[in-house]
Amino acid sequence: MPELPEVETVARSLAPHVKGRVICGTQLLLDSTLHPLSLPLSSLLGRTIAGVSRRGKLLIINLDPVSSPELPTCVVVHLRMTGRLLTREANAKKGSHTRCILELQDACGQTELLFFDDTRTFGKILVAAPAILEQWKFWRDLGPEPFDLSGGEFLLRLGRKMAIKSCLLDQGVLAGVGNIYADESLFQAGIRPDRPAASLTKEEAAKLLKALCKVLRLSIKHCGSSIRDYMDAEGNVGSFQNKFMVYGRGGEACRKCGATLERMRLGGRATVFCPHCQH
DNA sequence: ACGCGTGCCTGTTGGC
DNA sequence: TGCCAACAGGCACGCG
Repeated sequence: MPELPEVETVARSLAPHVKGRVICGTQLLLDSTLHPLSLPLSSLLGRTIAGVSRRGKLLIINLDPVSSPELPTCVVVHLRMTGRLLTREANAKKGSHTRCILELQDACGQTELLFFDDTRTFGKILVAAPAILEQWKFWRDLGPEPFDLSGGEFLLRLGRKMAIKSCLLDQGVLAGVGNIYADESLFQAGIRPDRPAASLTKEEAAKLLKALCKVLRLSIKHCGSSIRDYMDAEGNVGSFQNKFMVYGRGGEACRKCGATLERMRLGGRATVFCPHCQH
């Protein structure tokens, strides 16, 4: 389940493989993979990749600038649950879950492939120009990056009746947090996931934001969490799953106090917390 | 406007 | 052992 640290890891591992390359071929193997607002994949032909960045859980392949505002400026990829971006040799065969392929040529004429594989087909690719991004509600409403957020602004954004965990998962509140890092950051901050968001004091909100940023940075350092499907653009897995304090550990002993970790469903999501450490 | 429930999708898991 | 329901979960959507 790629969240902010996993997408950041994919972006970093992908950049050296695609930067400066020209898109010389495209294949769409599953129509629904292309976002409804997307320009056709063929509009990428001949365009050079400037670099790779990230916004929340979105991976962004940036293109070299051109004069016409109608032409795409970037390719936005949402991996959702099982999406993968993988660099492959020119003669690599597509797999049964390959949904899209970009053929990339370097200055020497050498070709490399970029595969978008996605078992459960929830992932999306959006070939976008600025006007298209403005039309895209999800993009417009996307909250700030956790690392750019001040304590005051965070507290303001938590002024809701909903559970604090549901609030953290809301991409309009802040961008990039999914089920893993919501549970982990709430544990680190000692806050129960079912507390109404608006019930957090200024001090608790500050503690939670600090814990969240710390957990996200630590996970990036460990190249993300690989539960089942996640790997980076070179096929490497992350190791942060070995550091989980609560996620996926319901019924097991708390690593801090030894109490039995509790499971609950919150907004339809599996949630694990320590009834002793979190209040 | 907000908050909640449901559908999407397929591979894996666990209970009977 | 084999079958099948439950589960994984981010987001769009519809409802109250």
